This record gives sequence, C-alpha cells and structure tokens, in this order.
Amino acid sequence: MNPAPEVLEAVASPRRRAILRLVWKHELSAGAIHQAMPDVTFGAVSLQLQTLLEAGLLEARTESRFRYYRAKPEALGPVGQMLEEMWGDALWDLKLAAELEDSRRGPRPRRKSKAKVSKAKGG
Amino acid sequence: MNPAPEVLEAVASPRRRAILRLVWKHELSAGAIHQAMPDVTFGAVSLQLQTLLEAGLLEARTESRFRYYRAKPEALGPVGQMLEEMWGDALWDLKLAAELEDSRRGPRPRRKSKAKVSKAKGG
DNA sequence: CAGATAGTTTAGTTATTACTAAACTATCTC
DNA sequence: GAGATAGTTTAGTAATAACTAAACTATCTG
Repeated sequence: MNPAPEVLEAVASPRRRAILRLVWKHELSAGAIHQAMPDVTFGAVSLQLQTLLEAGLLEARTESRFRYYRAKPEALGPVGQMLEEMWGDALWDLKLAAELEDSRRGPRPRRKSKAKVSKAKGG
Repeated sequence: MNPAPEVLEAVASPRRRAILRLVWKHELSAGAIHQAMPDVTFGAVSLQLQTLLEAGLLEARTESRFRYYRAKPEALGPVGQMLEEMWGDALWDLKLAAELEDSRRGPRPRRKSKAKVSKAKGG
C-alpha cells in the first residue's frame, strides 16, 4: 500500500504534527492531548484528531468516558522517519510523560457526598 | 542537516507536487512547466516555483531568456522516496518527455528578416 | 530602438482552513 | 434523573493560500 496525498496534507500542519508527536509512542486521551496545548480549545483539538483519523494516521479506542488516541507510524511511511528526526531523540517523550503525570485531568468524580438527595423525580 | 517543516508544507500542495514531478529527473524551463499545466496561468506557476525555491526544493539556472528549474531530491530526504512511490515507476518520465518534445514552446526567433534597419540609436 | 518572447511581481478575489463559542451526546456517580 | 466530567459537532469568523489579470523586467532579433 502506497502512502496517499492526504498523508502529506495531514502532516503539513504544525498543530497536527504536535498531536502526532504526543501520541507517537503511547496513547493519550483527547483531554490529555488538549492539556498539552492549552492555547486552543478542546473543540479545536478534537477537530484535528478527526482529521488525523480520517487520514489514517491515528487509532482511537474508547474506554468509559475517555477516548484514547495513538499514532500509526506505519501509515506515515518514510515521513514518520522524517518526523522522528525533526523531533530529535527520545528526550521529549520522558519530559512529556512527567508533565502529563502532573497535570493529569483525571476523571475526578464527586467525593463530597454528604446529603443523600436520592432521586427526586416527580411522577 | 535535518529536514525542515517548510519542506512538509511545500509538498502538501498538489500543484507543487506536480511541478516537482516534472523537474524531478531533468530540468525544464518555466514555460515548459507551464505548458504541462495549462489550467493555470504562467504567473501562478511562477509563484509556486518561487515557493519551492524558498523551501530549498528546487535549483534554478538562467540561460538567455529562459530560466531552467530542477528538483533537489536530496533536500526532500525520505519524502522524496515517498513521492517516487506515489508516482509509480519511471513511466511518467518517458511519457512526459515525449509530450514536452511535441508541445515545446521554443524560443521561436523571427526568421522573416527582410528590411535591414540596423541600430538607429541616437547619441 | 521597436517588437517579440520569457519570466517575475503586484494587487485584488475567492476558496479553504483553523479556530472559537456553544450546543450536543455519552458516561459515570449518587 | 441530577449533576458532573469527557468528548464531538455545528455555525460562524478570521487568517491564509491559490489563483487571475495585468503591469513590469529582461533578453533577443532586426
């Protein structure tokens, strides 16, 4: 299978390259990806994720409320190699993992349960 | 020297890929390149040539009234390989050469010499 | 120099793209 | 079901990129 033009168009965007870089070696949730680029809205990130998905450059997996994405380097062919060169060594990967561990936007369910309101549904 | 992001942006355009393809194995004049893509104006082609030049993907050479361009595959790194795969084998190259030979926009100097006006420049 | 060819550059138009804000779907917990 | 989190989708906006027409530079011929 040959690489398609859409692949070239997908990697032309710095934003999409940043996303690819984030999920290159391990999957991340959409929220975690957004955390790493706070200069744009969550919606903007989601749109780029869809674009990358359609280009076949990402895989997605849903788990509970989360949706995890990861890159498919094999779909990038020789371009994947080029991106890796651009990104330098594995430095970024370690630094990133630490930052994400710290700023993790966990599920955070309410723990402040106190009053038991229960279902007050009217008939 | 690592490949730069501008390279990725340059090859993202179908028009620029078409130009690269034309001058991949041998140089062509700007006019000959335009002949191969008559759906756009000469000016449009020239602009894309400048873009490719600035990205370092082309070399240019001037000879008399002509300006010849050719690709620098080494500047494309692994992406060059990918483009070649996209373009298939060397078929296109042969077909193209024939077409260009036929539709060549040669210098076509006037041969209808008759009156000898000579230089009438005033001092 | 005039007239033709070869090519570049500029100004303005149109289509596309990345984005935001907000509405929407879905899941989880109580 | 209510209320919270997680994510997607839509409608509209702003910046960009590709293009056209035309003005411009340059070279060659006579």
